[in-house]
Amino acid sequence: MSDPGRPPTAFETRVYEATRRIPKGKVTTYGRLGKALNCGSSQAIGQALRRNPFAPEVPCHRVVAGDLTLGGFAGHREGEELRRKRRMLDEEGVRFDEKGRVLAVCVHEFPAS
DNA sequence: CACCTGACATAAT
DNA sequence: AATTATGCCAGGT
Repeated sequence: MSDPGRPPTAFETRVYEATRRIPKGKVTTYGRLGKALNCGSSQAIGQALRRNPFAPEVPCHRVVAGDLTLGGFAGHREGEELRRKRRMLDEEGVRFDEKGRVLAVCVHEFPAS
């Protein structure tokens, strides 16, 4: 595997906490997460989610790209894994358009806190 | 619609 | 301790 004992850093924990707060049937974008974490970089968010040590605790599949595209999944930007992500969201109530984009109404915005 | 640049954190060297 | 390379991106040209 990639890395065994990887101690989650404070930043990663922050991302996991925020992602965990996403209600079922809704999705969030990396950009919004970055704003919620006061981080101007969304890539760092993806980095943290990619290292997601928690499986269903942190629903990384509920996080989509800024243009409401699925983005990537487990290091794959396309393929079965990504297809699975779309199905998971569909099962949770999230709908997509023909372009494979998440409906904006399913996007959850973070609180001001 | 395609390409390049920008901003931030982690792991590796 | 510092630098280099990479990453489930965003935004602008």
